[in-house]
Amino acid sequence: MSAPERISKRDATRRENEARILSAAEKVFAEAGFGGATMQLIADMAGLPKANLHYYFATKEELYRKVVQQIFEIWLHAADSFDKAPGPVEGIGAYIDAKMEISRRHADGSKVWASEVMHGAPVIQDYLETTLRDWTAGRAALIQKWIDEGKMAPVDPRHLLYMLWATTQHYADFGHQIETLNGGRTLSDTQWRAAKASVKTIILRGIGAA
Amino acid sequence: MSAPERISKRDATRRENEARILSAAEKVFAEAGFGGATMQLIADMAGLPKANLHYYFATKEELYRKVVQQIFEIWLHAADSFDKAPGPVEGIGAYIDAKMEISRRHADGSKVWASEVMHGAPVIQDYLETTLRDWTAGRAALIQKWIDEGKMAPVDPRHLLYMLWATTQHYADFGHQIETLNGGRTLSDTQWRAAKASVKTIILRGIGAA
DNA sequence: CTCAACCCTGACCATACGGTCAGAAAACGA
DNA sequence: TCGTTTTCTGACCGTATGGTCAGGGTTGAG
Repeated sequence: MSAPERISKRDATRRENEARILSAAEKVFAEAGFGGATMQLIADMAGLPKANLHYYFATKEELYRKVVQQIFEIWLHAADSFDKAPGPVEGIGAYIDAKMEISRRHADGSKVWASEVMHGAPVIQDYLETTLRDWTAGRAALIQKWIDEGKMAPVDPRHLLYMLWATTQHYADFGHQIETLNGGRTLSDTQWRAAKASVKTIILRGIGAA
Repeated sequence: MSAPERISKRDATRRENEARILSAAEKVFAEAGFGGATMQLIADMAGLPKANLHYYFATKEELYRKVVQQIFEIWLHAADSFDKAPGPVEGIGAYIDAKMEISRRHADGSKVWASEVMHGAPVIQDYLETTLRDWTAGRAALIQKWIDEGKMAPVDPRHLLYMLWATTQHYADFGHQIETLNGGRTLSDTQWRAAKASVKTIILRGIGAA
């Protein structure tokens, strides 16, 4: 789209520092929760003095909010394949694949989101009431259409969506538990494939689409 | 079992205070997380001076550990019906019912557990490695037996268990999100029944047991 | 080269937290 | 009733936290 603009040294370091801080913050918030996380810890992990964090992000809350927004954007994007699918097998199948992949690649973000919602969404309540509500209504309508067309069994679209969220995000949020039950080892590529396949098989058959 | 023993006034108030504190702590830990919770807040909610909490529970960690243990016990107990069932329809169906009921009645406990596991289970790692590991192995074996007997489709028993945990606990842990998407209202009796039915229908059909 | 705008940070501050303790109050057994 | 054990609590303490700020360094447009 835009021509490759000249990036000043200032802009470059700014972007790099912000990314560094956000990445460190995501990890620390995921591991310690909002209350347990400290700016000092985030600073150390980002390799910057604490005062510098406050130059880029005025308050702890502001930094936290950015982290939460990031994962939310990623999830919204994951639903693209959902829409243009001809039916539930392709649409829901692709959605499960995408969300499982996110659980693997962005486990920390998922945990931060889970924490935020569990504590009553003090920071992103407006997102829930606007973006997420609209998003949900749209997909529920699509699922209902598939049901009306006889492409899947009649199930409550909303509860199906909750189930998709729950099962896929579980592999991120409860990853530590799963690892422990896996003998203390992280899931291998093969095991991740098996997890994806299990979830897809059970749900797609469960909604009468396979 | 035991004869109705004479309960001294001391024992009575002790028990009452401990219960009061544990109940308040569960709520505060669920709402604020371990790091965000303060002994002062718990004390206020329990209607006791802060120093009194430290008389009953030496440290914040000790109090927290007790809260986590409570929900864990409740969950273990919920699996009783699982065992003595003749097949997956009764066994898994009853387990889903029980766990959904717990999500409704003990949402705070569920959230505390989720938080604990998400943050790497610093306090109850030993439980995961002993009790939970054994429990999981036992149920996985039972599910495998059902599969071998042709009572359900061949699915990975562990991933099925994860799915059961994820879907049922989601209604507690993400209850706030669900409420928001429900127009800001808590689920009614009817809606809870529908939720249970949806989960059971999809999963039981998904494993080829209905 | 100049200078204004922006970037960086060590030192500092007020606050709030978990935890302690001395001693008062209450309960109990004899 | 008396002495002992247990329960309770206001006042206090050391520490760690989020946030501030003055002043020095760096960048880049003109």
